[in-house]
Amino acid sequence: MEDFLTLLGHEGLAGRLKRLSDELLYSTRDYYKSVGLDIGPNWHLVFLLFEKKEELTITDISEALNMSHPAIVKIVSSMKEKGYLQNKKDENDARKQNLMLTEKAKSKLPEFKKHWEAGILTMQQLVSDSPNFLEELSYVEAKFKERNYKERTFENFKAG
Amino acid sequence: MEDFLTLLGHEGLAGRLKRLSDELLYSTRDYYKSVGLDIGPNWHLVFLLFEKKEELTITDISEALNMSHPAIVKIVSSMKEKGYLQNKKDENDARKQNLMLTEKAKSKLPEFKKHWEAGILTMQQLVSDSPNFLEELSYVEAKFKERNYKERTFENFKAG
DNA sequence: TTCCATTATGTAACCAGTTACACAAATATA
DNA sequence: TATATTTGTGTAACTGGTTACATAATGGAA
Repeated sequence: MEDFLTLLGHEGLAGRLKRLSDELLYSTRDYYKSVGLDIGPNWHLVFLLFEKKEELTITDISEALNMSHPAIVKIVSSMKEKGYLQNKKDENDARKQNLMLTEKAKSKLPEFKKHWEAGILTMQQLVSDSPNFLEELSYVEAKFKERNYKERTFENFKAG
Repeated sequence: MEDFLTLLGHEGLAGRLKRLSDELLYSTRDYYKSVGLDIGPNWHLVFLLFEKKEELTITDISEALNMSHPAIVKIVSSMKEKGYLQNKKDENDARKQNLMLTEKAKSKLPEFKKHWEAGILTMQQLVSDSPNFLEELSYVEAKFKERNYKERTFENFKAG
């Protein structure tokens, strides 16, 4: 408990969240690399989306994951490059990319899933001493959605 | 509660943490820009470190904030560029950059602090419905430090 | 005292996200 | 039906982090 950010209390919270999510990101990348899977940290979520729905557009994915569309464009093109996604032209709308899993993706999925299962266990271990963490994270997200950091801080500044 | 990542439970946790910390990052940057402060999101922490100790090296900062030294090199050079940091040669060790706040930094600090205070209030608001959040975050960090995602997942995979 | 290991910093290349802008296709409206 | 708006995707430039490598200065040990 001598960590500077922790000592700062609420002032260090944003930094700690960034640090944690960065650690997760790099450690996940490292994991995939070390077991020889050529997939990126977030492809996981994209694959899962395709289990719910066979065809998705860039926009569908970006809305479901709450990420900007250019981010999805990048992810999707790397997934295509590796041969996990293909697109089918939409007959009614020439702008759309109707994306689907390839056969390669489908055949690899069972292997991927074993690794993702292990990852889920890890996340359960990480919060095993923090029984309220997931729920309280939802509350934080809700607050943020209601009014974001910039707006809140601006108001707090004017009030102070 | 129809958010895909939330529905995923533990499987969506890493993504949610990334999303939250990204939102904080961009919103903070946006805030600074909109109030006309030419400082980056993490300079804050560096300024605070200099309140505890007048002189610091790159390594000191990188250890205190738990960030890689190249990250600090970048932050420090932008802070120098903007005239907030200067360095004094160490008489005993020619490798070291002994960094100090400039007069400009000291004179600006009171203004900065008002904004940071407003930011602290914001963070308090964000966790106001989550009384265990900070404490439980510490537990998560402790777990992670003990054994990181990669190692844990690797073990979980072998065991499964 | 010379040589080896360590430390402090710097640099390059990469990565995963963002905002801002562009533009064609589709849709709605005057 | 012509035009204005909205939608879907793409691209460029930026940011804040990382790892891997390089190098010079220091310190320790043979």
